[in-house]
Amino acid sequence: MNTQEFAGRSDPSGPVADIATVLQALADPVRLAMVRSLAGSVEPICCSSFQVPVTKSTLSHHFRVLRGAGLIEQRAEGTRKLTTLRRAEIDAAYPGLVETLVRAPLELPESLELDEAVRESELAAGALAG
Amino acid sequence: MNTQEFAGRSDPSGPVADIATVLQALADPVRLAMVRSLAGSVEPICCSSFQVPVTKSTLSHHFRVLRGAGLIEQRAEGTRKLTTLRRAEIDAAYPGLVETLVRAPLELPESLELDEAVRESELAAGALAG
DNA sequence: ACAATAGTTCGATGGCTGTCAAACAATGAA
DNA sequence: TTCATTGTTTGACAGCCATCGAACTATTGT
Repeated sequence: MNTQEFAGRSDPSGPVADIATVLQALADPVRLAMVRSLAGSVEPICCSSFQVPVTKSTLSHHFRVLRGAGLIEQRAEGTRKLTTLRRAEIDAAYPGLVETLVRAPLELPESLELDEAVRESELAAGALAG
Repeated sequence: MNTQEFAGRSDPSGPVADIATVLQALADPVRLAMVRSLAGSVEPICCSSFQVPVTKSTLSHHFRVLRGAGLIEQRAEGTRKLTTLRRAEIDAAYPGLVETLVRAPLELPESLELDEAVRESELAAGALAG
């Protein structure tokens, strides 16, 4: 469970990790916000569209952790890298988990706000769910 | 989210904490095993019956974190302290979460098995005694 | 009263990890 | 080619936190 050194896997096509690894990946506020944002939009999200208050290197680190837990997939498109939540695989491994994360009211610790598009999609998802 | 210093609350009668705090509380392998064990038995569990490979002070620390997240309740009975999972409250706040934790197959990092640890220690004790 | 049991609290500590800046790699545009 | 954009990697660092031992409190039993 070392997120600093190469955490197990770089290929995201494998299975979702064990529950302990998944929980640890979700335990960070920034990563939780990223996952919630990914779950809110069906379209893959570009890396730089995450409006989290961290540098790109830190963001890359968080992506690696999420990838290592088998929670996301990334596909290069030009210089960009589109990220998608592996919703089907996660739901198959841990039914209802993503749903719980999305539905949970979340107070952001450090104005961990996302951009307006993401917020709108979250609102849309909430409207659909509600 | 500081688990070292006094983490918010000592009274466990309040609501379950926000999802970020809950996830961080569950992210530790020892605490996850404790919660899974608590979820497995309807009866409250005595503190010393957790066969996790940590000292009692560390165990006390983990109980405080779980209490701070609103996941457990503790009630003194003589010198003992019985611990119960706040299953109803957790289910109300995050439906299906405990179910996910219980159902998830868990590989233990350091033979962190509860019932098996008991069996193994008994076997070891028997082997030593016999 | 005395000892034993059950937990808590307090310091200290080592390892983990989230964070950043800088350097690097890859791709697309001028 | 040259520059701009995007993201990764590396090294360093600070803070958090799981862990322990020791001292302490509280309750029960002898």
